[in-house]
Amino acid sequence: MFSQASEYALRALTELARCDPQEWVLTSQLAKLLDVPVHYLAKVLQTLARRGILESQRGRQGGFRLGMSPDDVSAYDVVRELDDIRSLESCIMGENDCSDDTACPLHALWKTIRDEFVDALRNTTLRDLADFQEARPGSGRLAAVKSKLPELRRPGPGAAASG
Amino acid sequence: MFSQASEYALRALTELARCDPQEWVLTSQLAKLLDVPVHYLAKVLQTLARRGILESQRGRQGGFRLGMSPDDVSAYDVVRELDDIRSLESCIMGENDCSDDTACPLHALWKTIRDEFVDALRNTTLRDLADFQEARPGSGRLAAVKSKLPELRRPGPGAAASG
DNA sequence: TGATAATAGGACTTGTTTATCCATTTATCA
DNA sequence: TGATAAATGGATAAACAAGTCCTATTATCA
Repeated sequence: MFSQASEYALRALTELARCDPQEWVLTSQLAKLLDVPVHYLAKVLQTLARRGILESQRGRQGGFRLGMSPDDVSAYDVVRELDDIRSLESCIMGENDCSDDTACPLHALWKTIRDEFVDALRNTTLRDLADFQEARPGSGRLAAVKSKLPELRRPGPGAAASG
Repeated sequence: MFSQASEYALRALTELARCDPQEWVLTSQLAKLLDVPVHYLAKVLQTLARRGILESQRGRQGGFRLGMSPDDVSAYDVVRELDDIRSLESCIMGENDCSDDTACPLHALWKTIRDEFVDALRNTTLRDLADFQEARPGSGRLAAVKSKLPELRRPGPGAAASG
């Protein structure tokens, strides 16, 4: 249904919506948690950062975090940035002149389904996705990934303990 | 939504369901009517012929015609031959372990929409598509294409008039 | 100030879909 | 029997998505 890019984006943003909104999260941590190609995920995150859905910080202590409130970003907003979502609007039989007026044989059916789908995506926020994931048994967490990657763990400012 | 191949197939089969089931129709006639690439359409039709949805006849007076009753072929049957329709069954967020038991945040939504869509495709026959198209104002007909392509027009056996 | 760790961005590879072209096979017609 | 018209099948190209790799840029830390 969605492109790989959109799938990765939805999953990454869901995880970012689950953790401290101030915290910078590494691409490598997200890739590890989601089990997706790290370089490709990086491209996706960069695109989302250009669009304002994410903020990015270069250099040491850098990473990505949400650029907007998870209540203000819908699943539709995410997919729209990465997929040509207007293709959902076009004729499912590929006709050139298919509209409500001159409908192809599948137009009414497709319009019903598609509108239902798009409405649901518009009404589902990153907060919704994060809350669902939070309540899901056995769902991994970024914190767990970090504790399993000691070479990536960094003491926060003021934390002097070093094991 | 569907691949180009499926779109071409649905449209071509709809037209074939509108005309004499005994008549052999040329790829070039269908391509002209649908305004699609003739060679690519030919590949699609050949695939459908291998699957039994179409019959084909080589040589002069050859062409394609339905291999089954238009009442017995659903839109789902057509798309299944050309697209990997199982991708509709897989997780919309791309998760590996997403099922009714361990559902991703969009699972319930997607399952509802997808089932509704697939059921509708299963319950829509080529006859339905053809009937709709038949009642549609301004929908082209294969007969019209043939009369506009005199070089393709062939007298039927016993038809001697050539005026 | 230099080393390090991170994002940013471009070039490249790989695989699939879409599309084109050509030669082959097959059936009909004169 | 030969010419013609059609599907068949293979090779190839173009466009796109997915993924990899390398370098540049930027921020932090010692």
